[in-house]
Amino acid sequence: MLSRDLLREKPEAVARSLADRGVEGEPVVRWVELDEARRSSIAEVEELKRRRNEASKAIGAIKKSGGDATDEIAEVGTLKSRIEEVETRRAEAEEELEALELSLPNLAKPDVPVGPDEASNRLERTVGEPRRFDFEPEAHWDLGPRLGILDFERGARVAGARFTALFGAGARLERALSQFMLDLHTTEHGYTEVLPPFLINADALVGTGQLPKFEEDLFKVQGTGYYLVPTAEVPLTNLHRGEILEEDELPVRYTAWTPCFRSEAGSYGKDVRGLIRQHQFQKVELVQLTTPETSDRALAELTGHAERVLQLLELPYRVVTLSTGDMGFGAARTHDLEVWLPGQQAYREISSCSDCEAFQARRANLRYRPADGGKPRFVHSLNGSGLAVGRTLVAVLENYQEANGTVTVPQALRPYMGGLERIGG
RNA sequence: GGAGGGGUGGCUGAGUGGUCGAAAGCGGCGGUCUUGAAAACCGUUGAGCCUUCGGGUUCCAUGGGUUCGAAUCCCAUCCCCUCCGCCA
Repeated sequence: MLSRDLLREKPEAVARSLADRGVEGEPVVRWVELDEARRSSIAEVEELKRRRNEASKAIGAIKKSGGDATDEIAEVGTLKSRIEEVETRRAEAEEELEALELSLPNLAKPDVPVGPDEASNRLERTVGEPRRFDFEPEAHWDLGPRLGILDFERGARVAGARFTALFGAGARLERALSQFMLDLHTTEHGYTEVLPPFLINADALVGTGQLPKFEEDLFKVQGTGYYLVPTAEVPLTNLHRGEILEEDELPVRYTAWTPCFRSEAGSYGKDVRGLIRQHQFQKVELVQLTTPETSDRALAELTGHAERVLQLLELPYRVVTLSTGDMGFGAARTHDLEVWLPGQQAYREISSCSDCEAFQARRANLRYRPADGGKPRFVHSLNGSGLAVGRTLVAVLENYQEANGTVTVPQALRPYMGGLERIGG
């Protein structure tokens, strides 16, 4: 949700900023109309309520002294019907206003590149050199099945398209990566490990912005109000929903390993081969709650925490800042990490790190009390993948493959693989 | 699944129809005392919304209802706890 104060004070600026994000029409104009309708009906209904409360008090006093309050009771009756009438108008304006507010994306920070899609993303830095192969590197969808560690056909048999089964060293590698990432973030980056529910309710999804707009991207459990978690960002960010934290509790830093479930509606024909785009994948997520003053720095740090994983695995990658047209709904600034995949001769997204400022905090009513004891303020929330485990597994397989068809286990992972140095062969 | 109990402010916990946004304690903040701190004592301390900035209004799990008037009575829903059954 955007700040109401900002919408009232600078509606034109908000409209321009939303246009950068591809929001069509005149939602801000409509917002201003609804806000005015809402406020005038509130003023009216509150004045009527004031008179009603006064009359009720008078009735109490009259009855206490044994008098006759017939006239006053009649007056309250009249006021009540008028209150009901105006209250209906207020509720209608409020409902449309809230629906509108929940549908508007966050505004991009001023330095975010403006553009319609990923072509406008800004390259920040490239880290590590893609390795030169003296043979034709295989894509993981060939390499994995050949080594018997990835099985797309059997995954499809028990579930369907976009599901995969991992066997032996493949399953172990997935687990090793997860453990490695969690250990890194908890012991070196100051995150508290959380194991959150994998089924979550609609309120949580509204809090982080997946609902009400992106319901079709989610799996919903039939006959219940639950959804399969699409990213640990949702449960982690919502853990403190509705709370007022103390400033000295900030920053809150949580990391969690969870499976992530996505319907991938609308991505027909995209990344149909391999592990890149699955209905279920595992991810280690990083979430921070900070003061407004520190979220910029926190995003840089959080991005660095995710990068550290790639550095320790010695995988080449680059960092891009997403353009206004490519950013997610709730983000004010997003850095994507893209890892080099030799099998595809391309950099592919492996982490997305975002500062949502107060956008999610407003939705989730997530505040903190300043140390000086002042009024509660909304926190800033940040999240990032640290990293998508399945895609990291792909990157390891493709970057560490050898001419003899085997895969070298990266040094950093060997303690988690029982000392295994090589997969296959 | 069956039976029962309960959801009140940052926390504990009173309050069963009117002046209750709500006792008391703890915690927080300010002060007295002290070289300093602790203790003690005094004062203060919820959040949202509207505002002509005087004030008004709403909130005691959530949503309805009864009543001139609801934290308090009724209904539904959600959540938590205890016991029984089942179960990893």
